[in-house]
Amino acid sequence: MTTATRPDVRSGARGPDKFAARREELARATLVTLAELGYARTSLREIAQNSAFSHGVLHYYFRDKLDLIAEAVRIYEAMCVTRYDEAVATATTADELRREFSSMFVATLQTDSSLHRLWYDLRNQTRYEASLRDEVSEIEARRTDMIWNVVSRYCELRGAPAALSRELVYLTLDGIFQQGLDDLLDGTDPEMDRARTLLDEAFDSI
Amino acid sequence: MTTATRPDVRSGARGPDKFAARREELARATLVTLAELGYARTSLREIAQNSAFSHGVLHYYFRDKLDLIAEAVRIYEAMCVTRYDEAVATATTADELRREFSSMFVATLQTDSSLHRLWYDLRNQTRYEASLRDEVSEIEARRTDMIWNVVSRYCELRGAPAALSRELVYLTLDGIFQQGLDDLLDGTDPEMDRARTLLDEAFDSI
DNA sequence: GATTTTTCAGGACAGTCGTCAAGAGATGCC
DNA sequence: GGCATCTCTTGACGACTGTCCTGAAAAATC
Repeated sequence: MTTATRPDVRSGARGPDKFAARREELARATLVTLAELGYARTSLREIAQNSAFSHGVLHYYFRDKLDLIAEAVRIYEAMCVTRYDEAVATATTADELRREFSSMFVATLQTDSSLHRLWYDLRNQTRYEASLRDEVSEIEARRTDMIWNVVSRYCELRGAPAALSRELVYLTLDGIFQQGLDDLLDGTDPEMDRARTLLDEAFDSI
Repeated sequence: MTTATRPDVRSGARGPDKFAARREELARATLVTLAELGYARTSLREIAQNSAFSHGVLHYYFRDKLDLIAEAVRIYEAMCVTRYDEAVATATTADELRREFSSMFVATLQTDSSLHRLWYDLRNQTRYEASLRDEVSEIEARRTDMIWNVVSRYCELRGAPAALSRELVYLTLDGIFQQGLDDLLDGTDPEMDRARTLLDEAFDSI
């Protein structure tokens, strides 16, 4: 559905998916540009400059701009939702899980802040345009799962059931995440002390 | 600082502030347009169409587009932060305050959803551009105060201190607000049942 | 090696944007 | 009435956008 009209379906010789590979390459360049500039300021020419090609080629591999961006969002989705799985699997005590989660929480905020900024930008975008609504709410559902995995395992290790619902937990941690991102972006609190404190408080109340 | 270069300072004849009045009129038209279209899609010509004037006049009253938008944001700020004051003042029991707050919470979400959408859009905007950062964080501080006023009064009436910090309370309620807005905008849950449930849960955990 | 097909570059297009300038009305003052 | 100032409209400008088209380069096929 979302692929550009492939020049020839049989694809003849080797590499049935050279086409698909280049599509992904361009979608990755798109994701980089989106993270840097945000949705509204990302143009096709700018995307092309973050790739090895010229702007005209984008319409050879993608139907239109939205098709391209949707593909980039799919790549983002695949990247972003398995972050804490290992910590959940390996931690043996509640405190250990909590400490590991917190430090990864802060670390990804610092390392991939542009990407997380993009996430909130995209979610904001869907409030004005329905185009990416499905992709975005799919990602939100996965994020909720991801957080709940951590928290429910934390409660299991602790031996006490969670005091808060799955949705409220996600909402709260996401709020801390968002505010931590803001503190980072405007230079306040580059060490994320506030986010750490809030995170501790949130865990205590769970 | 932010006013356009006034044609004549002494202003000669009557009405020392006909100029200021028209500025506000245009800023209000800007706010309407922003709420409708969002920051990225709001153009000067569109703003002018939501007013009684043509697009050229905007540069007569405002230095540039940003000056105009900043003025609109100031109007928004003045509107948006006294919403629950009356409920705080008149409520005599904790349950009454809680009920009043919840119903106002839901009501403003339904009535002014475009305006609240704009707020999140603006906050998102400051993650890419520093221009409105001061105005936005001023508003965020006021929102935090507004929420804390309610919650601390609620705890006072209840006779027990708050279990959560001022910041975490704001973060959580704002998250519920945001998710309620999303439910409203994409047609899920137009009655805000989910938001009501989350709000109850949040109050219980305070 | 010749021919066909795939891949890519670059320019042209129609549209939109913020900004500015020239001038027409409107309004006040003498 | 005549003049000066304020207010507003209109049109133009350069820059930028997504899309499309033409043709060249590259690759695959025979």
